[in-house]
Amino acid sequence: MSEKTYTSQQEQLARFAKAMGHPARIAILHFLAEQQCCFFGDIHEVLPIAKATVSQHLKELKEAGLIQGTIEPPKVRYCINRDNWEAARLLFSDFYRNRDPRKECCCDSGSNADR
Amino acid sequence: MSEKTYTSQQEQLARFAKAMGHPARIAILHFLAEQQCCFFGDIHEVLPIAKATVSQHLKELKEAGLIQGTIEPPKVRYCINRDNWEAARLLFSDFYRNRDPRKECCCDSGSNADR
DNA sequence: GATATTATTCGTAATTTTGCGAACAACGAA
DNA sequence: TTCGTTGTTCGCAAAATTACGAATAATATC
Repeated sequence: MSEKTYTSQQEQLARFAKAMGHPARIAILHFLAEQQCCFFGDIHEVLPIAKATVSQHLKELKEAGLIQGTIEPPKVRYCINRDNWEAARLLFSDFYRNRDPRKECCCDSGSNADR
Repeated sequence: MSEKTYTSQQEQLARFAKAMGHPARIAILHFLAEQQCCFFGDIHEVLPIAKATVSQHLKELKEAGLIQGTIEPPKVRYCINRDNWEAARLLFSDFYRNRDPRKECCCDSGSNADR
């Protein structure tokens, strides 16, 4: 409590979320999750951005651990990183897990403001 | 297919994810989800950042729709926006829904590269 | 009215993100 | 070797993000 820092779980969740924080990257992940996997060109073909930009987004997704790429000359095959995908799935589902449902969010019993 | 744009679902998911893309904001959401709701000061007290920065993060979360704030002079009470929280939960759980589990990610049957 | 409390807004700075075209690298084929 | 194909990297610009202290607003209390 006196430390005031973030837990590594929070950091990890934020990292995954940040990687997902752009429509192009969501579209890429979507596409990959459906296709099992595919080549760079297939991904580029589906997106409204230049290939340099696609490459950058792929790099970020790779660094976040959500995807992986293997060179298959002259192409590069990308696919979901299943392990980290599962890890992300767990973190998100845990995060959004339904809390105890005393529905009334706030402003009903004004007694939990004890600092 | 010739349009090459993002679906509104993809945009919405990216918006939620982006809002979650910082440890401080994850921590805020975490805190709010546990407390039902609480005051600005309570949130600030828990985070390792200046109040101006906390305010900024809260603003972003509000703009993403994940939280809401009500003024209760001289304080401001924040809480989760249940509706959008549920919407986000659904989007994320749908996104990470387990796909049909032909485990072998790629590189096994090299025939889906038909562009 | 003056004062204290609470939170937002302003102004600023440093860093990161997003995007593109051009140049480059790596490889197979002619 | 020379080409053509495929992706990545480089260099750059514009915009957004992150962070802070100081100033401000809004309200309750003295």
